[in-house]
Amino acid sequence: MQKKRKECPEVATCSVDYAFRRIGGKYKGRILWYLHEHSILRYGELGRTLPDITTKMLTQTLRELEIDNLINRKVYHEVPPKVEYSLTEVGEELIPFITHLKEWGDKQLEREQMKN
Amino acid sequence: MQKKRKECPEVATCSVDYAFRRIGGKYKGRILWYLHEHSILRYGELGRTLPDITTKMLTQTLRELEIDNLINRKVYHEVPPKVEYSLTEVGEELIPFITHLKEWGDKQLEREQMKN
DNA sequence: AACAATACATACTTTTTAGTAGGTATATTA
DNA sequence: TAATATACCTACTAAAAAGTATGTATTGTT
Repeated sequence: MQKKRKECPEVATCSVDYAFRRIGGKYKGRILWYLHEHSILRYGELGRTLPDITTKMLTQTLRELEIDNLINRKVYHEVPPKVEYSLTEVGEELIPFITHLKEWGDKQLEREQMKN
Repeated sequence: MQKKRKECPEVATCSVDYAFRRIGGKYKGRILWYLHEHSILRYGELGRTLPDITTKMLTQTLRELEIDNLINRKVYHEVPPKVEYSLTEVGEELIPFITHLKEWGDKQLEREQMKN
């Protein structure tokens, strides 16, 4: 007998779920963190900071973060183009949480080191 | 011209990435949160607490959390079977972070309410 | 006139994650 | 003896996320 799925609607009623949907992507946490560390980063700088990301995923992820109002996108109409990214206020509010998560991760990584 | 991907290895060197990999699943955050709220939950109770999860995903997610040492699994050899889940110490350490995230989510949900 | 620099866009494929549908085991109770 | 309760398992499919490859635009520089 299989579980009924109650069609949990688009509108997440659970705030934990809500939050995870916005920051759960493969690169979102890191992007937010680096933007916090550097205040402002250009598109290309971000790409170099995440050496494993492709331009497609970088652009796509930045767009999603922008739509969710976590980052600002400032375009300079120059040639060659220049676009700066930074955290919004709402995005900044996530930093204490990412900080905590990062500390946890650091500690875990250390523990894993010790095993070897 | 496309970005080179530097084959970011299995071993995440970035602790933000490391952490997100262990709690990034669709249901992981909520499971950890509910286990924190109730201290101990049985398999079926967890299922009822997450009305949108299937038994397959519930089992699978619990196994992953167990492997990552975030939850304990205690089996009672009875019939019908009884299995209790609870947070490990390491899992507990994630709670302040989930709490923060939850508060952020609550605030955002409120803000979105106001728009309507 | 070709090239560099920068920030993308897009079609398509692959991989990963999640969902469906069905099944198992066993002591207890009706 | 058949139903009940609980905690799973497994093969298969579908959907979502990520990756590959290639292309565009513009202006200053060589």
